[in-house]
Amino acid sequence: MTTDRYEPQGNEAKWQKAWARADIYRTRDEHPGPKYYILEMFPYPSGRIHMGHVRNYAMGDVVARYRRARGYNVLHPMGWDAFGMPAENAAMQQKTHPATWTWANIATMRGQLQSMGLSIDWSREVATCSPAYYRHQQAMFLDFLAKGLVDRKKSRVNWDPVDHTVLANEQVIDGRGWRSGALVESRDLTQWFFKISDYAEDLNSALDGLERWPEKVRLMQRNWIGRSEGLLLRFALTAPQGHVKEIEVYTTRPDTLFGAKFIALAADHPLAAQCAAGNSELAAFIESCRQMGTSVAALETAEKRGFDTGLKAVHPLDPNIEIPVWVANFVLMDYGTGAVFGCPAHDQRDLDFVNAYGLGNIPVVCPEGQDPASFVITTKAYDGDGLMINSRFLDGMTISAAKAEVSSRLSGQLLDGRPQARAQVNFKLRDWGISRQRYWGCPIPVIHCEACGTVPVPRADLPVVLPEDVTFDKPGNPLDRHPTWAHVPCPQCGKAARRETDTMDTFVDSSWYFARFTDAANEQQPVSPAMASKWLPVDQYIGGIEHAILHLLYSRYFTRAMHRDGLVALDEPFAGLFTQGMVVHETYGGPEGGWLSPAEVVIENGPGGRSARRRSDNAAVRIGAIEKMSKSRRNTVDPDEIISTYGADTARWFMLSDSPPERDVAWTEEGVQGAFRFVQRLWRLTNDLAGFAAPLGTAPLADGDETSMAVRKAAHQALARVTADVERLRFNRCVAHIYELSNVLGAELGKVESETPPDSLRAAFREAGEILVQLFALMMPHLAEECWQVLGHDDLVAMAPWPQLQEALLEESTITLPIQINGKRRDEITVARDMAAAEIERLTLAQEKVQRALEGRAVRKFIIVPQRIINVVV
RNA sequence: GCGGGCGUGGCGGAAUUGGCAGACGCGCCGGACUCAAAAUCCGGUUCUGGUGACAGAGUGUCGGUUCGACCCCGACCGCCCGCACCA
Repeated sequence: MTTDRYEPQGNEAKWQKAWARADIYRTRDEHPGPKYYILEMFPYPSGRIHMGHVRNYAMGDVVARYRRARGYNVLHPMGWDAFGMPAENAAMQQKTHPATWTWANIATMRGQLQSMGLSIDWSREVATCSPAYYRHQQAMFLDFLAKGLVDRKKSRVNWDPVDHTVLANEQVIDGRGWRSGALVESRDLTQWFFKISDYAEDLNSALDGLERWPEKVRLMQRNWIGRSEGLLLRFALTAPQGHVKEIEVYTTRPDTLFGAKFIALAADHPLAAQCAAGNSELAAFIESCRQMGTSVAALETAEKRGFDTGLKAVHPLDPNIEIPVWVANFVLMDYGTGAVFGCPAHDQRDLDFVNAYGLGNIPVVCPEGQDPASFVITTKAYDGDGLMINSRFLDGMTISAAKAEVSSRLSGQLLDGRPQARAQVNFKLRDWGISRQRYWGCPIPVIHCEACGTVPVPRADLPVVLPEDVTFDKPGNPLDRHPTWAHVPCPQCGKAARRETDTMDTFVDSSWYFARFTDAANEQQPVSPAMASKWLPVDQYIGGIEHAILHLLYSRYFTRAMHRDGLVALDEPFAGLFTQGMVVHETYGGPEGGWLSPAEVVIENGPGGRSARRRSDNAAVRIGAIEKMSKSRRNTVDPDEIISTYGADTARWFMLSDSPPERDVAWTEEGVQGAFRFVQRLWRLTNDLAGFAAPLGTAPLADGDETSMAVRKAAHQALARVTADVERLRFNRCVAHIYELSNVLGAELGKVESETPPDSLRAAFREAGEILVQLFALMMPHLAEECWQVLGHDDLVAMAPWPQLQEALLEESTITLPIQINGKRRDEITVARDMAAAEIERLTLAQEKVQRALEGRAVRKFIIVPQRIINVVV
């Protein structure tokens, strides 16, 4: 009986050194096994790792260790998403340089990750803020520019006049900049774009092939891309407005054309501006529309408002119908053509609009079961199926037939010498604007020359490196006001010119790092095509759901662009995707209000439930909701503290137990203590096993006594289940199977303790002990090495091949079948595995309990589901 | 508003995808060891009734399909997430 406690502190460091010395996690190209690329989303070096990282990387490490044991050549790298705003914020607040701050954070966090004992090939580490990384990004930008994948165009942006920078939509809160609080302006700015919309169709249709992605993520991407099939349709004006004779609209409901009651133009539509030139009231209305717009809250509550331009349009299918043209606040300029026709009966927005202005509506689709003569629309538009009414030659058609009919008629009808309509597929997806007016990002490698225009930086001059002597005491982009950096001669004509001072969106950095890892030291290219095709796609990618759209969509686009650039030979970078849940924690309300951190609180469990008091003065503490760990709620737990108290193995084990990995997991003190107790239990169990186990290398017996076979069976059953569940990333179930095996082994050990066990049992303990250690080595690699040694090994369990499953052990010669009477379980019966149905039936009906439950009623039906259950119907 | 997901003991969750509901863990209760506590070990723990064997109820609610439903179908209730004037 071992009484020593396992001490994680010294042992974990010891084994980390041993792994490093043996260099076993370095990926070797000459490895004979099939490749397996496991990747977790690389972290932003914010300062310290948090529990979310622990969970994410613990999961990836299980997969990496498992695949390695299965003989795969595993690539499991790590790097840093190192550019971005927080470094500049820190520079402003703490007067440290973004580079200093970032590299210091990287050093800290690398140390923290290493203390987790992850099986990472650190020789491939990259940081996106390093010129060795971003020089290739600049080279690719120039390639993409040459191949027409990049565009420079004006676009309307949220401009913060205090911080002198562009804000993303989510950084605008109630019309104000999230940091400065300044009223955000809408500005036209010339910006760089990746033409992702050119790939909209492909990015959409290829989602079908991503079978190992969560359906949820594919759906989110599909909605974001927003493919729709419709018709571009031109309306003639009854009288030209200046030189404008027609209005083009986009519609997905050409079937409802006879229900059209108005045409609405976006406030920014050129024709609206033209009409406003001679109409100051309209001009004022347009101005008021522009001022709204930015705030999300305003959009939610905005009423439908409009202004009649006085123009009339001719109905394309009946020249006698005139349709009024309005300017409306709910029409978007940058989708479709910036103009729509409104069919109020079948579109809620249009209905709200006509109800506000008394324009009326005509229903043209009648739901099944409704009488067309009495079907009216008042406040709720009908957008369901039905048959056409009030639509002349369309009457009685289905919606899709009517769409086709209108489409073909108008495509064949000429207006001003051209077909009046044509089919068009539209997307919500816009081009990806990558210009940021920031310092801490990858410089965009172009030079603006007054004579030559936009000139690429010559390849020989790459990388364009960020200047180090910058200041953050003033708002705006430090690159812009740097005295010398931007001033360079034009590479073409040699005259004085100016560098682009915008830097790239940090999503660009993370759109290809997974490819860089395959060839991280390559100085000539971002990645060599040979290495890329050896390793890509990533077989399993693991990260947070918050990246479901942007990061993953941009990476899919970027991979296509790199494909076109000849760097990679595939379009989809991530064959398998898994999105893990968050780490959440209880919140604690202090006696004086505000929040207390878990460290300040003592939890008490009693029959009446949980209660909490403050550690310092025993004051009562309110236990609040379980929420995402955040500084503001003070419900964070520091991984360093957990690791120094309990060890990395305990932290990893707890992060993987209980909750399914895609769901949120609640961090609790009781839970982590339970995990720590199990670490100790495994340590004792392994030591006790080692005392009884047969010598190293002893083969188990195929026909031992009953106890030995039970031990063997339990081990192989656990092996089979853990194998199946780790393949499906169901780590919580793996944990349960390991508990079960250790329960069985503990019980069997307890029975034999005082005797000398027979050889067959000693051999079974040897086998089962090794299987147990190998199973938990995926989650608790340090403890596993220590236990492996206790079992007599002098090599590393991290290098051991996965145990061979003995299927024969799992096959029982007899099975126990539950017996149901009318669907209620009444008894069970143990029979030979291959017993004939008639025999089972005879035995079942002979059972005493069955006879009692039947109460003499006649058996109507006798159902045997082989290997499963018996149901007697009376 | 649109789209998606989820509701199982005191808690996290499991149920081989239509076949013994509650595996495993946490918590709790009882016992052993101890002068005592911690640690550890053993037993119990869905609810109701019964000392007990056992009986009844039970997977958000109501209904349906089925020999059999946590699982499939319909309606409703509640919670969570995503998108949001995209014509």
